[in-house]
Amino acid sequence: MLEIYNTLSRKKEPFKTIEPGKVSLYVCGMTVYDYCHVGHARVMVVFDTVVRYLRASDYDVTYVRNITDIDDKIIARANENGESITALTERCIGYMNEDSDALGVIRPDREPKATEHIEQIVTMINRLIEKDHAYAANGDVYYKVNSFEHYGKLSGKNIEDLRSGERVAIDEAKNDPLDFVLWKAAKPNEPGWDSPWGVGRPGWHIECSAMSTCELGNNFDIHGGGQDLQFPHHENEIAQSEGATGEHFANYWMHNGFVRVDDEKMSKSLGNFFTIRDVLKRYPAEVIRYFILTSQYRSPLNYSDDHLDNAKSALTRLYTALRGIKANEVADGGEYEQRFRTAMDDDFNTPVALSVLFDLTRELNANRNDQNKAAELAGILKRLSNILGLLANDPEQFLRGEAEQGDASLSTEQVQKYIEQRILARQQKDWEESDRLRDLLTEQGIILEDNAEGTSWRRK
RNA sequence: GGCUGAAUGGCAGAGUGGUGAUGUAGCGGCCUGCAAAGCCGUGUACCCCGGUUCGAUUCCGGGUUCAGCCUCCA
Repeated sequence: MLEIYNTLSRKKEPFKTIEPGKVSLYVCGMTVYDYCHVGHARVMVVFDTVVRYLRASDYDVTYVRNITDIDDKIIARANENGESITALTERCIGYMNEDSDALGVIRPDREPKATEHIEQIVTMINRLIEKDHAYAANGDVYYKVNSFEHYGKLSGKNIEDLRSGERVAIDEAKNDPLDFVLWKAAKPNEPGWDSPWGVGRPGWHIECSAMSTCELGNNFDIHGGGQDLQFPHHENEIAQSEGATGEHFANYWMHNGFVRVDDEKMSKSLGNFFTIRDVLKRYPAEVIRYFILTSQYRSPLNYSDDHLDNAKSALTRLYTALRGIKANEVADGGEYEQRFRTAMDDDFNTPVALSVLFDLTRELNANRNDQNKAAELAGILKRLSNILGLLANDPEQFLRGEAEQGDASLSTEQVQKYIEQRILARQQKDWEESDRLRDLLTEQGIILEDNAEGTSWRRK
């Protein structure tokens, strides 16, 4: 039985869906004005893995991840670049898709955009005004935080605490500093949409309330996102959605931990971020995915080359085991699968799930000579790995990688040529020449492995 | 200041009231012409101080340190 840690209760809870066999999942996605960084990669990979596992557990999942394509930063960046907002956001959505495809992330079923839901947003704001949860002032509309009884239930804050914090900027238009904006009047030269309160644009929080309820209904199963969205974004979403619909909003709230650099949160404002595409220049995409899965999704994840190197070695071990073995299609992974599922049922414990893969790998390596058994074990390994979105590549392709862009590295053909020369030398027991050739290749980052069938190679 | 959460072996990272995580690195052995890969073996790890208990890394209390949120952020 699957248990999910619910931020609302701060406990693991048995997962019960609203409709039997069906899961509705909404995840807060990207604000598109730049390249995605490794922090974004984590959200994408984590929830992709959640979806894969739910599907592998026979749930019919509807996965919605929104795209924020209108906001202050987008407007500012478009102005800086001297391009239209749409040009900027479309370009960045393209980058995002490239990055997520590389990471083996299956596209969400729906990716609603804020700008395509203005009507629903306006409707929701209207309803909030009707219910006296919101008020208009000078073309803006604000949410009346005080009017929502359960405000703070997600983040564990209460209104008193928030007041004593008082770091909230003072804004004359607001009746109360805690109130937040639902609709923002457009300043001159800013884009906007017509509304009952004049030309303007939606506040950040309202789009997710409108889009999630519109796509999945007033009450749905899981709402996810990064930990930093817990407050105020998700807290405000609850206030808006439950205020407007009068129904319970999301049942389970899942928040993934941060990616850190030197024990500090990776973030745009700190400027300590690495974009996915930069990292992809130095490591295979699957290594990044593996690295993300080495820690449980709620834990912090320290980004460093050492850790990526480690991930690469580990993944190499898995692929090495699969090399040269024809995997059977298996419908059930037996005991290994049970252990794997027990781990994943425990709030998606991917580190333990991975450890099952390594136990399996050890048995596979020890039984390479027994063709049937090896094929069976390889089949299980592939089956379970695929649930995590791993080991989908051809082993040789992963191990040999691609020749670096730099001229220095040898092409596959060149490597083969040296290997053939070395085979001749070895046949003549010319160990000196044989070792010379091997050293030469080692210097080029090519590692040779002699075995019964001949010589295989991989890139370091 | 308020509110979260975390501290595990060289590094990473699970977990548990009393025997094995797992990966990586190291060491020894087997295999190999030698290697590599693989297999086997190998680690007095659980922040500190109290308490509960026959027994605590695991439960409780206190402390220390670290991170996050309270302002845009996945």
